[in-house]
This record gives sequence, C-alpha cells and structure tokens, in this order.
Amino acid sequence: MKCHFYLLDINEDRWNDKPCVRLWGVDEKRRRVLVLAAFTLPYFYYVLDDGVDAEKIKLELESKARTALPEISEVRIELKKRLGRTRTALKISCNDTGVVSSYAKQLQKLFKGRATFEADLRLSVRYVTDSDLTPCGWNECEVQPVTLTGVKVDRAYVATSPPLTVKDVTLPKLRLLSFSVLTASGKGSAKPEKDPVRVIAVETNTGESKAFTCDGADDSKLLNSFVSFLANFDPDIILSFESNRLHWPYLIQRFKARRIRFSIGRDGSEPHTSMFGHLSITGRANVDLFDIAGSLPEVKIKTLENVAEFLQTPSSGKVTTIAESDRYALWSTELGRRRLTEHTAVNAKASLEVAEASLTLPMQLSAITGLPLDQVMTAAVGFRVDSYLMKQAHLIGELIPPRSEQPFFTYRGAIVLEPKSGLHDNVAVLDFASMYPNLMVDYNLSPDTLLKPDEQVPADSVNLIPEVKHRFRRSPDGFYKIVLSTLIKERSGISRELKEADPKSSRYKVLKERERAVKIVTNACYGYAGWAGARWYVREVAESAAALGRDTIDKTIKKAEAVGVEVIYGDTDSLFVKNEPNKIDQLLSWVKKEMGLEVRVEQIYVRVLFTEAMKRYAGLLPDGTIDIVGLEVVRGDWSDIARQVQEQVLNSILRDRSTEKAIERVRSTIGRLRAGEVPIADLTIWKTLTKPIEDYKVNAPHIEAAKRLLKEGWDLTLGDKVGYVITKGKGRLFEKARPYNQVRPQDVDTDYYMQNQVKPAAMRILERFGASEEQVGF
DNA sequence: AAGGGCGCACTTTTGA
DNA sequence: TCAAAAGTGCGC
Repeated sequence: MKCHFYLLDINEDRWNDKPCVRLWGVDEKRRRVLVLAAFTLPYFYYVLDDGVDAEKIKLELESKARTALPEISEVRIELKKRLGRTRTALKISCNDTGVVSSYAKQLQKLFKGRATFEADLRLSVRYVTDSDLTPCGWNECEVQPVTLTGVKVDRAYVATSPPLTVKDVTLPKLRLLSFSVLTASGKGSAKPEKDPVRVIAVETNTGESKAFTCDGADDSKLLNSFVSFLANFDPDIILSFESNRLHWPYLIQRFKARRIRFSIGRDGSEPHTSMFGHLSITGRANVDLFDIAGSLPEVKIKTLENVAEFLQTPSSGKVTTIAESDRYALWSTELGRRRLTEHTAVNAKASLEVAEASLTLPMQLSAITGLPLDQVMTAAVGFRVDSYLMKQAHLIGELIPPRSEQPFFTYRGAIVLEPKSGLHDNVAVLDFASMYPNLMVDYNLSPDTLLKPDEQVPADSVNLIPEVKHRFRRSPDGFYKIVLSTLIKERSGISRELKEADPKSSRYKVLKERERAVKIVTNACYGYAGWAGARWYVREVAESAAALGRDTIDKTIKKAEAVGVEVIYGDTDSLFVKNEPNKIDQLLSWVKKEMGLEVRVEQIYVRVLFTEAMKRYAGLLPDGTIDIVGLEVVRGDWSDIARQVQEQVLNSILRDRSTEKAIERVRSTIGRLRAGEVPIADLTIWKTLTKPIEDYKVNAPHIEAAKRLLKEGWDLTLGDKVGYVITKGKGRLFEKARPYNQVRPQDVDTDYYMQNQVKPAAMRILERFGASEEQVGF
C-alpha cells in the first residue's frame, strides 16, 4: 500500500537492528502517521588517488574490515566529482551511525588515499540530502503497517520503497498550539529551582483557550495540566515567542525541580536541545516566533507587540509589555493577578495569530532547503544555504566537503556614494534585480571554475574579473552557476504560476511565500561564498562578485551622467536619481543591452532628504507615508524621546515643508523634558549585551547598568537587552547610568537628554535648514 | 554551542 | 586635548 503524507519532523532511530529514520507527518485523511525508513544506511566516501586499482582496494578493505571495522555492511565503487573533477570513490556503508566518523579516521590510517568525505553528515541530514523527500511538503512511498508501542500516532508504517516528493502546494489541516509563560520572583529574575511558574496560557487554532495559574509555591498542578492539555490536543506545531531562549529552558528546569516528567513528544520523550540551539519535540515542530520576527526586516525592534502590529493581526492592539521587575508586586494582589493572567492569555492568542499570519514562509523555506520546520528559522542564513547546496551537490554527484575551521580573509565590498545633501523633489530609486546572483551566473563565479594564479589557459576561455584579477573558466558551468540558475528558474516558474492563480486563494499565498523563500536562498549565496564557515567557502568568489558589482554600478553612473540623469545617491546595487522617465528608460535599456542586467524603478519619492551621511535618509512616498532609513528614529539604541522628536521634525519638513513647525515641535519636547513630564520609559536607552560581561574592555553605560542588575539577582545573558537611564551626579557617563527600573523621575539628568539625545537627533535634520541650536532653544 | 558578507555613522571611553 | 579604539546597530 501507499502512504501519502505531509512531512513535519524527522529523527533517527533503529529498526530491525539497523539504523533508520523516523518520518513524522500527516496523511491526506488527516491521520497522524509515522513512517520508518531504513533504505539508506549511514555511509561515507573514501576517495582514491588517480590511477589506483579500485577493485583491489575494495577487496583489501573488505578483508581487513572483517576484523578491524566490523560494522561495515557494504563497499561500493562509485564515480563522484570533487570541484567538478571526476574521482573514483568507495562508498562505505555502516550498520551503526555511531561508527561513521571514527571509521573514516581509521580508514585513512589503514590505507593510503586522498581523503574521506561526508562522514560528518548525521543520518537524518543524509536522508534528506539523498532522497527525494520534502519537509513541509507532500511525499509518497510504498509502506507496510507495523505495530509500535509507545508512539502516539494514528498509523505506523515501515517504508518498502524510497519516498518521492509529490508536487502539491496544498496545506493539510494542521493542529497549532501556542503558549505563553509568566514567571515572577520577589528578587531579581525568577529561578526555576525555586520560583513556580505563575501562569501558562494556551491557545489552539480550533478555538480552545486556557490559562493555568498557580497561586502558591507548588505549581505541580499547573505543570501537569499543561502536559495533559498538550497530550489531549496533540498539536503538530507548537508556537511561542522567545521560547527557545526563555520559556523552554525555564519549563524544562522547572519540571525537573518538581520531579515531573515533561513528556510531550509523540514518542513520549521530553523536549531536548538540538541543532542550531533550537528545541526539538519529537514528532512535532516547535517554532519560536522570535525567529520568524528575524525574517521581517520591516520590524526593527523584535517584540511580539511590534510583530503583531506589523502583521495586523486581530488582537495586535491588546498586546502589552509588563516589565519583569513589576510582575511580583502585581502578582501580590488579586487585581494584579487577574491582569497578569489576562496579559499572558493575550500573548498566547497573539502568538497564535502571528503564527497563522507568518508560518507559510518558514514552511516554504523548509521545503526548499530541506531543513525541518523546527530548525529552519533558528538556523543562520549560511546553514540554510549549506543545506540547500548539499541536496544540489548530491544531485550532480559532487562530493560534500566538511565544515572546517578555515583561515579567514576580509575583502573589499560594495560602493556607497556620498549623497547630495538637502531636500530633493521627485526622486526615482533604481535597483538592480538580484545583482550578485546574476553576476555570479554571468561570470560563472564558482569554487570549481576558479583558476589558480599560475594556471595557464587561453585568455578567451576565462572571465577576468576587473580590479581583483581573479580568473574563472567560462565552461563548463560551475556549481554555483548550476545552483543559482536552478533557483532563478524556479522563481520564474513560480511567477508564471502566480499570474494564473487567484490572488485571494491559499494557493496564491503559498506560492507568494515560496517565491520569497527562493529569493532568500538566492540572495544569500553571495555572502555564503565569503563566509569562512561555509562548506563551499571560496573568498575569491565573493570578492569577485563584489568587484563586479562595483564595476557595474560605476559604469551605470557614468552612463547616467552621459544621458543627463542626475545621480543623488547610491548604495551597492541602487541609484537615487532625479525622476526623468524618458532619460531613465534610456539608461535602463542601455544597462540591459550592455550588461545583460535588469534594473527596475523600485520606488518614487515625492521628496527625499539627505544629511551629509551615507546610509541615512528619509523620504515621502506618494501614498503619504514616510520612509525613514538609518536615522535615529529606526535605531533601537536611542531613547524614545529622541526618536519621537526626530520623527516629528522629519514629518514637518517632508510633509509640510515647514522648518518653523519642526522647530516648534522640538521646543515643545524641550519644555516637557524641563518640566519633568517625560516618563522614564521614554528616557530609557536599550542596548544589547553582545558578549559576556567580563569580556568588556571598556566601561560603558549599559555594562554599568547590567552589573547593577546582576547584583540585584537578575539573570543576564548574552543577547539580553539592558535598559538604562542617565541620572544626575558626578563623574563620567557610565558612572551615572542606572537600570531603568531603579530610577525615580527626580533622579533623571535632564541636561544629558537635552544635550546628548534630543539635540543631536533634532539638529541632525534641522541644521540642514539653517536652524541654529540657540534658535531652537538648546 | 553557535556561526553569512562588507560599509558606515555615531557615541563614549581610553590613553598618550 | 585629541586621535584611536571600543561598542552598537544599522543598510544593502
């Protein structure tokens, strides 16, 4: 019989005394299924020197292996490629996953040979790489039913044929569960060894919602209720905000402290940390919405509140932030407890809504890269590319190199133009479409086409890169070119399908997000090539792409001048020009014809303002909204008061063209500040701890505040944001910084906020319009 | 365990 | 007093 299933999770196990992978999914009849697949045994390649008799080595190996390497089950001779060159390799399969890497090492000692490859791939990775199997997609294989105990699924099978991907973008009806956790402690951060969980709120996509609370010190009942709710609902995807960093670790510790088994996996197992620091729950996908927030560049400061607002989810307006330091006091009153419980419930509800609005992208990214859903968003960009490339490499028989520690070299990057400062009316932004990927394809930039400096070849058979003088073979197509062409083709295929799809249909939405996912992977390939951690790291490839980018933008600027298009600013692959459509058309068609690259008019600004700085500007769009780039308004490390005042200044100038109105707004802020009317929250400056506190070489305000928080019993770890306020007093700035929750209104150093926050933020803009500090009132 | 790249602005501290 | 270094967070 056939099993047709949507794949959700993959893990490793053994079956009939052999390694196998477990494929957890949902079938077309909405049954939860488990398919045991044992076709691919773990294996690695042993690459032979040129001219060596492979058969002889094979026989020798088989006889030696009988005693020295008893877990080898099969040796096969295969032709593989390494950087495009054909190699004879022995494919050595093993009966045990644990021995693969040690066997690879021993083999190199037993025989002389080139190297081993692919011994570092885990079986689940091996399986996705090798087979036609798509996570977050439909797959099909021949199966036989089996009876398994201790596994919570509707059907269990063992596969009797390799799986095949079924092209189908329909989504099965999945069960989603979101949760939010609230803790509170009388002193500092709540500690799982002693502080109970106060509230866990859960919300499901079938409309169930519950808030479990615990009034006293014993939260056993709450913890048990959470587990049984989970078991009853049996979710396919579990969602929460900042769960990998906060909720899961706390819950795991707390369950341990209470000696309760936290068994929520479909095989009864407990949550466990896995690759990329994510939390794995067997048979389900655990997704941290914080990681999804990372894929939304429009949301500058990644809070649930901001994400919900950006996605315009129904309860977005209701999400609030309650500072951890305020929670204990609130928890001590009946009213406060009600408020905290409600707050947690709203968070859970908002999390579910955010998930429903944003999960399609991660799912498509998972389908394309082959990384399971619970890993794909926690994995850094480079690892998504790695995973994608491994699948592609396998398809063309290219050996997968290991990830290794490599010496690291920086190289020159892109060009940024000095802006023409001041206000400009009617400005068009020209953008090269996928500039780096296209250059990589056009010039065949790839690890396997790069020539060594001393290699002699006919000049007309290579692409010589300007400035950096690297040379790449024009043929055959390199690995990157093959992969990028595949991605680009995939994208245009999706675009075609989109044109025929109904924009309101769910199919349209899936295709749209699939297109985005393909674009994400495509655009990441350039940075990947220059990342020392990449399996296919070749600095020259990235360096050449950057050099070609500079060359391209240079030539385009020269041509713009020649046809009379005024260039105002440019960064990497964009040019801001005076909007004169006829001349622009001329320029664009020249680029297309001469360089084979597509440039689009990406945006038109009614008015745009530049200071003298690069990467910082603000523009008024035709729809009346204001786009702010790089300036303090969009930076998370300035006080709200400074950001608000700058935003008001920009509004007055861009929308109303009124410097007077802008100055008036600033004066009013100064007045409020002097009168002590600005709340502490608007004066708090947030900065991230980017390394362990003891590693800092210099004193800094946020480090001083962090030390004071630690002394009070707060836990602070790498990646935490520290909020501080500058208070009155003597000494240097860092000596006057206090954690925001320890500051009373009368302590605030108003002068600092005047001179070092509001003034620079406002004057940065205003001085462009001739306003002096005195005139504004500083 | 935790990992794309480089270019840039800007504030504060440091040390000569 | 001042230039360099440290630190953060942005743009593309």
